[in-house]
Amino acid sequence: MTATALQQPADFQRDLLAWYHANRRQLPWREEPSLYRTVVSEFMLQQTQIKTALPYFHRWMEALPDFAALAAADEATVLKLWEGLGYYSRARNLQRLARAYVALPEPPTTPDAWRALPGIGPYTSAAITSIALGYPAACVDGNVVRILARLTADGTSYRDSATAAKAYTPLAESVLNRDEPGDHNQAMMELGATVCHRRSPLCTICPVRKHCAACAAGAPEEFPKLEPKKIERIAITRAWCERDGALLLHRASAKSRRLANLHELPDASTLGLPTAAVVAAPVLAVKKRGITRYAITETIVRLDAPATVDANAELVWVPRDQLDDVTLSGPHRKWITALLANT
DNA sequence: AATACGGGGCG
DNA sequence: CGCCCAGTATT
Repeated sequence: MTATALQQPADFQRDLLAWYHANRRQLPWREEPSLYRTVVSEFMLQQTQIKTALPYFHRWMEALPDFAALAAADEATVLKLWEGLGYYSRARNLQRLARAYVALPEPPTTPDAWRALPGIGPYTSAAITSIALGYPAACVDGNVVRILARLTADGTSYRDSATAAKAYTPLAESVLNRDEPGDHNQAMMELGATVCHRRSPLCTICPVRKHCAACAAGAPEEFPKLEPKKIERIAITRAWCERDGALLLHRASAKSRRLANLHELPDASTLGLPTAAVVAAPVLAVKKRGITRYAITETIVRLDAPATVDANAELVWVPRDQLDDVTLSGPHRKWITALLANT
């Protein structure tokens, strides 16, 4: 069984938009909109909730107010502004986008043209062109999938969110209000974020309840059906090495697939020490974190760095009083700060 | 500790 | 299409 069209799309659009106009949250990129602010906000809101992104957005706009400033900035400045938001390739892609954008003869106007820029996929191209340019493209993010699955009580099981988004795109396009695509898209996502929650949705106050098959059936939480993702457990031993008031950090190369140009405590297994020395090292902390499909346990141990680390270009000694100048992953920033305060 | 939220890149 | 990116906040 697959999702079917809505019975009264025009009524749905009207009810949704009326609710949005009365209930939209005041957000900086809505109150003072621009193409650049839309682009930056959409990058920050990939994988990140609004509340988390807000302080970063303000700081970013102050430092890099337009495409030209972003294009001209040092990558280190960009990463530092992003520190703590995670998924750092977003920041690198955003700057790559700015550099490509300022080199264009004129701004792209269609989703396909935006899609060709770094960091822009189906969702973000629709968001930018509809919100900033009034182009009639439907956004399909997790919120929209959830709403559409419930409206149609679509019991199809999808293997992951990307597959579901693709499957719902035709329906999303058919429901789109082509006169006000930006507000329509924002209304869908706003409804998903504030009313049509994954768990315990607020059906009693839902403006489109009368269009919703899942609500009528009394089982909104059953939709959408997504297969549970399997989590892999990983254990890493991290080395805490100090020498002459400096801390040893691993700086991933610019080409690294993850954490490019970011710093973390080194993986102890890369220091060339005998396994026995690592195993016997005093444990300073045991930390757990989750990321995408991994559950990672990181054990931080105190070690004496061998002289060979000085020949490794990715290992750098950072004086304690200069740690604020480098960009660390969010968790490592927190752990290092705490461990330094402890000693 | 468990739950909730969540797009794009790349081969 | 399948796998990977190396997360924050709340309860």
